Order: sequence, then C-alpha cells, then structure tokens
Amino acid sequence: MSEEPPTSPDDDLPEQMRVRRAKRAALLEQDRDPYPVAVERTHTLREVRAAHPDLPPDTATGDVVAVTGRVMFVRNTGKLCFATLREGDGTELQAMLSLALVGADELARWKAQVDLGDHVQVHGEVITSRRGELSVMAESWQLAAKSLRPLPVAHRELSEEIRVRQRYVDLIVRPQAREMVYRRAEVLRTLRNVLGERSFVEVETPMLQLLHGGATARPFVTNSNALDSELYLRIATELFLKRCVVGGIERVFEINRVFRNEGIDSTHSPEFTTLEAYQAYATYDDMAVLTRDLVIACARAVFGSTVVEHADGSTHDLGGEWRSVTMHGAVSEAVGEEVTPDTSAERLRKIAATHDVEVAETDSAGTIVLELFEKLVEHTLQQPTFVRDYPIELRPLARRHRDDPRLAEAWDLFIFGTELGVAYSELVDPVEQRERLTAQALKAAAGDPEAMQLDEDFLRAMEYGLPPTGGMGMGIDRLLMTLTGLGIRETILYPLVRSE
RNA sequence: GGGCCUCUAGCUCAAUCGGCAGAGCAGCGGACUUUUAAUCCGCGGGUUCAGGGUUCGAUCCCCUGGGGGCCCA
Repeated sequence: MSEEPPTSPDDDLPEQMRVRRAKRAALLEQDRDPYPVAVERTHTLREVRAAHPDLPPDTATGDVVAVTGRVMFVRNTGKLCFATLREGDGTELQAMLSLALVGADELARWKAQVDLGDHVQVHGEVITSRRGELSVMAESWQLAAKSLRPLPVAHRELSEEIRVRQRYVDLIVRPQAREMVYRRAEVLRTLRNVLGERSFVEVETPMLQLLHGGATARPFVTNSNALDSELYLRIATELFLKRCVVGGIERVFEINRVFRNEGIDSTHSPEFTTLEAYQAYATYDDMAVLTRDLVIACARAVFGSTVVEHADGSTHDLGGEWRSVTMHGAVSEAVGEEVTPDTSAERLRKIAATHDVEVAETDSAGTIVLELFEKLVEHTLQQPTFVRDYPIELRPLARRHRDDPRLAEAWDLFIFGTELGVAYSELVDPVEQRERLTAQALKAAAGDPEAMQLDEDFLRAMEYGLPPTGGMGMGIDRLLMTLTGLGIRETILYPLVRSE
C-alpha cells in the first residue's frame, strides 16, 4: 500500500529502449501496426542484385519491387534519405526515400520512426544512385517489425561474452557468426552424403540410458518418473551402434549429441556432436581411409579445396599423405630413448621424471606411456597424424592387436595439436569383452567416476555374434575447429553458459 | 579444484597519486535532395557487477560474493 504513484515499468529502462518503445506506441496511436502479420515482398534483396548486376550510375530500370530487410545503416539528409537494408543471407541493398516521391508526411514519419535494427518493407523502383549504388527508390514504405533494443556498434568487435550469451545479436552484426552456421550445415550434409554414397545408413539410438558406456567419461544423471529410476544422458553412441551391426546393419552411423559432465573450456563443451560409424568386415586401417576421406570431403565442401583457411589467416593443406606413427614410436622419439610395450613401469616412471611429467604411483606402464604422449607429443602433431596401437588397458572396447597382445588395434587422429577422431578394430569376442568390462566395473566400484559400467544387454547382443568390424568416431565441433581454426564456442551456436 | 587478469553510458573503451566519471559510435533536437561508419550545430544519457570495510573523500585501496577470460591440475 504505497502512497507513491505507480511507476511505469519503462522507467528503469535505458533511454534508448524507452525511445523505441515510445516510437512503437506512436505507431499504434496512428493505427499503424509495428508488427504487421504480413508485408508485400516481391523480390529478395539477392534477387534484385542478381537481376541488375552492372548498372551505370543514375539509372532508372522501370522495375518496381517490394523488398524487405533489417535497417543496418541510415543516412538521413533533409529531403533525401538513405538506408542500407540487409536480409538473412547477408545480402545488402540500399533504400532511398525522397520528398518528391513519398511526400513530406511519409518522409518525416520515416525519420521519426525508423531506427537501426528495425525490419522494414520498401516498395518502389530499382534504380542506381548518382554514386552508382543499386537502390530501391521508395514510392511507399512500412515497418515490418520494430526493434526495441539498440544494436551494438557495427564497427567494433563485440565482447566474447555477448557473442556467446546473445548469439542472435552476434548473428545480426557479425558475418563470420552467420558463416559458421552455414559451414556447419555444409559439413553435416557432406558427412551424410559421403557415408550415404558408401552404403552407410543413419540411425538414432537412445540418448537417455539406464547404463552409460562406450567411452570413459563422467555422465549427466537424471531420472524418469515413469520408470522410477535414475537415467544417464549418453556419453557415446558406440554400444547401441554395435548392437545394430549384430542385427545385420553392416554399415551404420549416427550423427548427434552426446553429453559429458566434465570441464568447460575453449576445447570442451558438456554437450557436443559426434559422428560414429561402424562397418562390418573392416579394420581400423579401413576406418583410417574412411576418416581421411570424410575430413577431405568436408574441407572441399567448405573451401572448395583441401587447403583450409583459419580465422587467423593461416592456410593449411590437408590433402597430402597423412602420417601414421605408433604410440610407443612417437613417445620413443620424444623422450630420446626406445620405449616399447616391454618397458617396465619402473623405467617409465624414471623417464617421466626426467621430462617433468607427473605420474601417479599406481599408474600402469600403459597409462604412463599415455601421459608421456599427452604431455610431450600431442601438441607437436600439427599435420594430420594417426597414432596407432594403444596399450590394451586403455581401450576396453578395442580388439587385441594381431601382432602384440599388450596393444589394441586402435588409433587416435591428431591435427593442429588436438585429437580429432578415434577408431578401432572392434573387439568382437563376447567372452573377452565381458572380462574387460568387468575390469572397468571394478575400477568404477573402486571410485573411478569415468569407468564404464557392465552392460549385460550389450554383452548378450555380442554373444549372438558381432562380425569382424571397424568403427570410427569423430567430434563434429572439433572438425569445425580444425577446418576454421576457431574455438568450440564459435562452432556451437548456443553453448552452455552460466545463468546471468 | 588452484593461480593470475577482468567487470565503468545501449556498444567498444578511457579516467594521472584516492579529489567534480569522460570519448567514439548509438540516442534526442535542429540544418542539409545523392549518402556509403555521411557531414555540420546543439543536448541528454551512469546503482562504475553486488554487499561490506578503510578514508574528510573510493571507479581507484582492503574483504566477501557473482559474471567473464587466460594458465595450471
């Protein structure tokens, strides 16, 4: 029960937002709809440009069109006004309003009611200005949608925080943000096309799972009211895709979101998109060929060439031979002495110490080799490189190496110093798979939140017979980063951010 | 999780040693019939992230919390 007069909710708003709300109100006052249900649009801006590619200055075409666009610049003089309109794909076209054609009232209304960022419709003849700018000379105009918030300065870089939190604003003012949307779509289309040409079929497997598996990662936990049970958001698509291969879908893939409840930084997002593909009667060598073909096809789709151009202006040709090294070979080279699966954990601990790589007392030989690789080698792999034959205990779903039982037939692909994809000759022996998953389950029981769970239904499927199979996985966001040189928050349209 | 940096007008950023909080763009009023980030004249616009402390006085120094970034684990 305040004695004070009621305050308008507008009172707290910044001046520019109050001004725009007042303009909206003024339109309604004049019985003009600031948000009409439809406006006439006979041509897109792109179509107008395409129809009149090379007109000399001061030309009248006789073509009368109705176009629409967001007002990006205005240059209002006394009796002749200019505005730059822009439409969705970034095409711009100038609109002109002259006192002679629209009359004093409509010209004054334009100056008083149109702000940067408004959507407008302009009806008139296609002409060129004296300076040669292709334009629509208005005979009439109307607002298509009033913008109530001022646009950021077009000529300054937007802060990264606003770019991510208000991607819609980023998309309005920054062409590169729009470009990423189209590039990402092009990459997804290309992956599907190439896989489709090779007789792979796309499936959708569960995102909500009773057990999580297929990768070593911490899951998000949720729950089902109907089932009265905990559910996990999937961390990989692997186990369900392998069930497909058991069922006779010999070439199968999925492109969609997985979720990992882990750190968030410039290369990690809690939800990201992966491609996984499985091919019966293929090995990890076949998957290397497939993976290279997919990456090259995406580079060609985006850049028309195997040469990718990064945001910093550097160019990189992905078209050459892709190197293959073994995990132990790569580590041997980095530490300057031979490291093999025979090298003892004790010896490896000494090597780690001399290279300032910290390892835990309980780490196995294989884990120490991986630590050495990650600290000393990974960041040096700028050219596309397959790192092959991981210690067996690090790859619980991969087949034991045909030449060395201590290794797995598994590779990781590195480009520009980061991991892009993985592949295995898949483990298909259900008895060995049970043993390996049991070992994982023991780690989980011992408190390792990333260890895999024992998935009895997956094992039952394998017991029906999984043919020899090659499988690969690739992060699509990482692929976009590889192609463009941008951070993960640029490749994901709406990355998860803390609430404001 | 730890360390460092950062948060000021709608946007991008200044503000000397702790002494009246500023600029550019954007906005408002005026002039201008060929502009291209138009130009010219004039004007307004601030919870300096939040809370607390020190001080005659805090955007500035200290503490707590929050957002963001970088590095490390």
